[in-house]
Amino acid sequence: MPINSFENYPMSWKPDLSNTKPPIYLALVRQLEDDIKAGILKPGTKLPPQRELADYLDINLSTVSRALKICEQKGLLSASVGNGTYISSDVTSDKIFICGQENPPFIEMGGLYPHIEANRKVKQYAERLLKKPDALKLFSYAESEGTEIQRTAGAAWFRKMGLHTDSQHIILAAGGQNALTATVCGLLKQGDRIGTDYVTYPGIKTIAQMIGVQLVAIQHKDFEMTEAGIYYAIQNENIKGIYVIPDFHNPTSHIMSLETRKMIAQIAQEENILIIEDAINNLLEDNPLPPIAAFAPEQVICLASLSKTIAPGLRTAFIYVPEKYHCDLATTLYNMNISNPALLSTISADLIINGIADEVIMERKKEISNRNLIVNEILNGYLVESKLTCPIRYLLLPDYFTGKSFEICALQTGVQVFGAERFTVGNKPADKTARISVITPPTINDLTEGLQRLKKILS
Amino acid sequence: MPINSFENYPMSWKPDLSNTKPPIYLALVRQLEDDIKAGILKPGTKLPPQRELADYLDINLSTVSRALKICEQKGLLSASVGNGTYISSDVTSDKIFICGQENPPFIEMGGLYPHIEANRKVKQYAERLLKKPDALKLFSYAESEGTEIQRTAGAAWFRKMGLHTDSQHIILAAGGQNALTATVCGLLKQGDRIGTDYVTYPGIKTIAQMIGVQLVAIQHKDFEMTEAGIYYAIQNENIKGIYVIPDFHNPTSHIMSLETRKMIAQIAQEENILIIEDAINNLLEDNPLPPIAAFAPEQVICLASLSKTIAPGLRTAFIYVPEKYHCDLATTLYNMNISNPALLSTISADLIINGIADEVIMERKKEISNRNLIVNEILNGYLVESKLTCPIRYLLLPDYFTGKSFEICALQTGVQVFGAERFTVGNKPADKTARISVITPPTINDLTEGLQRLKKILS
DNA sequence: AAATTTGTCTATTTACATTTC
DNA sequence: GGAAATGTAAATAGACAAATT
Repeated sequence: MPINSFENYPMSWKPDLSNTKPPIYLALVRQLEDDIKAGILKPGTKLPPQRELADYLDINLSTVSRALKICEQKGLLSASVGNGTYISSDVTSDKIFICGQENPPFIEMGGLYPHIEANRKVKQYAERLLKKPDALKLFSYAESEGTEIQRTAGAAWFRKMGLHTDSQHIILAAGGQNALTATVCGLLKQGDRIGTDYVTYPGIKTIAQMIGVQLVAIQHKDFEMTEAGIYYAIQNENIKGIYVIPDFHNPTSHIMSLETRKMIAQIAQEENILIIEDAINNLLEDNPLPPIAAFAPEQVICLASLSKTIAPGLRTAFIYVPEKYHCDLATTLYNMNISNPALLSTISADLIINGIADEVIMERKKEISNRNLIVNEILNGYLVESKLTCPIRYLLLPDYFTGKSFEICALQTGVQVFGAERFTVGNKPADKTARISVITPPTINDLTEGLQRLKKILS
Repeated sequence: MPINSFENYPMSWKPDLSNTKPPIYLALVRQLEDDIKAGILKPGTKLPPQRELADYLDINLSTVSRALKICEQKGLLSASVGNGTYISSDVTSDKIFICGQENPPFIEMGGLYPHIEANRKVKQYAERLLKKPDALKLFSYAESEGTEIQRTAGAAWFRKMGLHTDSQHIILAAGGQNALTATVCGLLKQGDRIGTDYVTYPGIKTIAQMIGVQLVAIQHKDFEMTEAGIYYAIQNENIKGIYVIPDFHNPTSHIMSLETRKMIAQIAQEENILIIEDAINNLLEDNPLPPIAAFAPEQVICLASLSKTIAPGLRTAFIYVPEKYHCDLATTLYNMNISNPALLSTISADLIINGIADEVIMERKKEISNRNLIVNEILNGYLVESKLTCPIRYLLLPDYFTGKSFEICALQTGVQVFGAERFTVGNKPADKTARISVITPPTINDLTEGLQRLKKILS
């Protein structure tokens, strides 16, 4: 029994281990999970210091520490020395975004599903390709990293973005998320930490959680990571790398400045840390800035998916990978996929080589621009400013909304949007913001209707 | 300093930590890795007891234990109570099989790449499909788990195998390896153990290693796991599941008996362990036995890839998944792939529904049978017996060969085969055997030539 | 600026269970 | 069948370093 009675202390969490079976540390983990599920522990709650918990439970400090470490790896909390332990701010938000559901019972402006009409040229090329004499091999195994021709097309794709490289540095993957998963699984291990923006693409969160990698929110200013923040995370949080989305950041729609790109490249080189650069939206910009990889080609893994620019159904992503990471990444992709679909890789590469890809991008940009004009008109005053070709927009909500409450409210009126809670990293309370997809509603009418419903809630 | 001098003791490993920097446990891990790489520690070597090492190094037992545990998770060794610690038997063998290399400089009989001519009907159907009015959506995102129609086709596929189920229990994946990776990543965690045959599909080894799952070789008799062996592994090795390949086992070509299938099903139910059943070859058999899943539908995840039966380029696998594992598996697949390629999933499902799949299987079986007649004739006396439709054959080598030495020797004469070392699990010395692929040589001539070269080495 | 708070990490102690002899 | 050998696992101790006050 503890010597002091804690009954009158104001402890934010009083786990009860009396009816649990050993080992103690696992019982404590279970208790924490249950209390989060039961709503007893809320996002952002500061837990008592580990020593205090140990004292209260009459167990050793290290036992508490061990339990909390496991919870941290599960993404339930984040802890830092001197500062304390806090429940993660996204523990109560959904992490799966149903994909491509047909005929949803609402106007979908949550998930990002590009406009179907722009697939036409891709389809037409597929038909031509199948008529070629050696088409049979399109249904056999493909080379695991992609053929020389496909990797050369990938290099050309990166060249459009401003990254000059060659086929040796390119690997194909089955889509952007597949590429990201392979990168994280192949180059990081359980317990490693990587820095991210304080709101970021949820896909990186689910992957990190899956393999026990911690995400650390890096200090930011005006939607960009600060130099001091990055140095801090390197020195004090021991991060192995940084995940960034420089172009049309998800969810904020921000485009990272050239200075910050160079700054991150510089630090990456000096400190030898890995940059995972998600350049999925780069070519949707009119005059895209070069990716960070262009300034630190030895440190940056740069991911370029064709899903948002050409067609999602191609399931093709090109990965720019520096020599030193090549083997690990290729091995991991081999383990996950064996190979990419030859048919789709071939279509993707050919479209780039024969110039059709450029035409498709042009069409997509045109369509998105038209839509953004409408968005700007209807939601004027609630939007984070953005270029016209940005596929998402970021809403700044009135004070009395949280992202989550707005999301619920919007769904009541038949519009799906995603509140900031889905994107948060770490334990700071989420911003009062929400992301809307400009590209997803099938028709302009659907888009307009959706926007007007949102407007009604807002004003 | 240790009190006793060990200089005269016959210790099989004398790590030297004098020039290493702390932490001790990591230094010891590094030393072991280096000594394996340098050839100082050979596969199968028994290390000194942990207590002896601790004494010799003058460190605590737990420190040694911690270091060796890490090495075990890396797949470098395996340890068991009372028995000791042994270097894994496959530490020096290659784990990546280059895939679909064009024009290899040898006759490829290592990797399994199905015959290209049988892709014709698949290609023809793809052309028809693209002409349909709603073909544009084949290039958009697909539903993550597959559409209702696709999952129904999956259920029909399993029905052919003798497993009666419905679309609710089916999930699509991007090929067999993708399905296996998702299963292991989604349902197991670092440190978990699963049982396998003492030689098995190398894909499970690389995945297990990637996420730190241990493989435990289960006692066998006549190419099948024994009941006692499974119980032993459950009770003493604490395995969470078993990975099996009942049909045309890889690499032994063995077909598991009906009794053993039922026995495994029974144990799985009684002991509540997970069975991962790789049914990739089931429909290549003439009268296939039902999969284990048919006898324990709540315990078995059954994987059915179309790669070997229809066409590898479809990158389609169907997963039969019991209710209780459905959510975890679906989430993991979503994390890895977002969705499967709509075009390929649709082709796969349609081929099954319209019966073309059956025709393709028939063609493939015919081709394999023709080839096996030739194999039987040329390598008579060195083969493990097998049904004529088996895509691989297992060679029993003369005593003076190891699998690895035969592999090297074969490559010298221009034939790639895979020695048993690539398939071994655990620390027992590998059998003197090798696997050859019947299906890979592009023409009958290539096959004959390859077989004759092997024959020459053997006799 | 120094003292205190707080989480992290390695190594150690101790108990235990199985296998081998 | 009992004793010795051997690996496993939880809990604890202690030193450390960063952050806060």
